Amino acid sequence: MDNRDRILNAAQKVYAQHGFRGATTRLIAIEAGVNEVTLFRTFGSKAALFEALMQSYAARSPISPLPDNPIDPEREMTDWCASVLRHLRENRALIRTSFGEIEERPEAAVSMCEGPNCAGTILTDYVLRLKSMGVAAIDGDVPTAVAMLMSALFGDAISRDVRPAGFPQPESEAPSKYVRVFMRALGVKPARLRVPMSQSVAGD
Amino acid sequence: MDNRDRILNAAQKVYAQHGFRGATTRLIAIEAGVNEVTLFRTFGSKAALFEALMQSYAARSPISPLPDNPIDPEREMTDWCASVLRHLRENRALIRTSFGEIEERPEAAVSMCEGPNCAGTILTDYVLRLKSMGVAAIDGDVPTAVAMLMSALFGDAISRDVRPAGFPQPESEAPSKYVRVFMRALGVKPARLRVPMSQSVAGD
DNA sequence: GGCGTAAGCAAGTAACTACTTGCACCATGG
DNA sequence: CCATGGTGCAAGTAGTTACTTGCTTACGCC
Repeated sequence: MDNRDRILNAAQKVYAQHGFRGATTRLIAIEAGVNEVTLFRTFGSKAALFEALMQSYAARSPISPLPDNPIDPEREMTDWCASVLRHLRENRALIRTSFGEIEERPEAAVSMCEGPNCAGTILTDYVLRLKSMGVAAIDGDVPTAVAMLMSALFGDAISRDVRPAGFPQPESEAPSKYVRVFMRALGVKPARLRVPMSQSVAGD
Repeated sequence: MDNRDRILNAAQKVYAQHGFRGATTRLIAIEAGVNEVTLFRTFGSKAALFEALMQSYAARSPISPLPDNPIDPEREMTDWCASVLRHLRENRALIRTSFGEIEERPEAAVSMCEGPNCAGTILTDYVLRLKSMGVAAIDGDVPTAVAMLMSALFGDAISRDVRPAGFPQPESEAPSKYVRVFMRALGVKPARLRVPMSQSVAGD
């Protein structure tokens, strides 16, 4: 890893902890293990460094897909939610910090939002696919339910550690519980389809 | 309004926009219309000013109640959600900023969370009352559904302006849609009870 | 060996920040 | 009438920040 990447990584870490103003070039340089002058020689200015940071972040944010051919909606959505939640949790300091500075520097938060926005679309498309492909019957308010599920993941990721009382489920069980409530709200019922038998067919 | 209150109001406004580091004593004094020295004479230091701020905020955060004797669950919850959402929206800059600085100054965010925490309890109690008083049948996962509804309100308040794509409903209709999804998830069905034919019940 | 390039180091600059000091002003009230 | 307390104003202090400059060192390449 060259100096440029080392500085970018350090900047992300320091920024997530201290915000833009608190992320001094000195702190970043120390965290990166390079001389402060190298930072300026590489990026020109602190502002330019953060522009590069946002670009590099947007480029490497992984968004998990949902299967094109749904088979087991509950399991597929639970796995997907767990993966999205994990990603949000890992980046929660960064997300919170960038959201906190929306008023002064909106670009950072907008970069952070590309992922969740995309995830919302993926989930909506998946649910509509469930319906159109006859995998499940659905008759609820899809856009609202999707918005609520995404907000649940987002809220869980960024406020569970601050406000544990609001999240009674343990972290590990949260995705499956959210998905079950979500499916119930949409009236998801397996249509005529062979359900994999290993998972006891639990007709509720 | 005396100088003390004027400074506190100014500090809240400037802090919400610029964060702790960005809320310089100079900016606050200008916003309050007082001399910077007055600020130090009144509070002693910037840190002490912000301590006072947090206390005064916690003291004056209004939390709407839900009726002790539920009559029309959907309407009561919709009104309540609308009021909670309005409050969160009005304070969204403050909430976002304090959340953004959790890593450095957790107290601020904790103060902000008292309201939502309390609101979650109020809603949970209300739903349990619906059930125990026989106003409605309920058979879903109450804690999870409540967490999701609260996250929906929270997420709507703080990310709608940054990420409009995630909130397809117009602001005015959001509370009623959230509540409808919420009720559906809980399987809320009016129990044997005279349901008001028109809205002219004039109960409250 | 010579040479260009990337990096470190020490020092400095101008702007800003929290906070202080000293003094003048002014309304109140005994 | 004068003391007192709250306020404004001008100036200053010490620390920090982004950014610069000048010099030195080390490494790869011809």
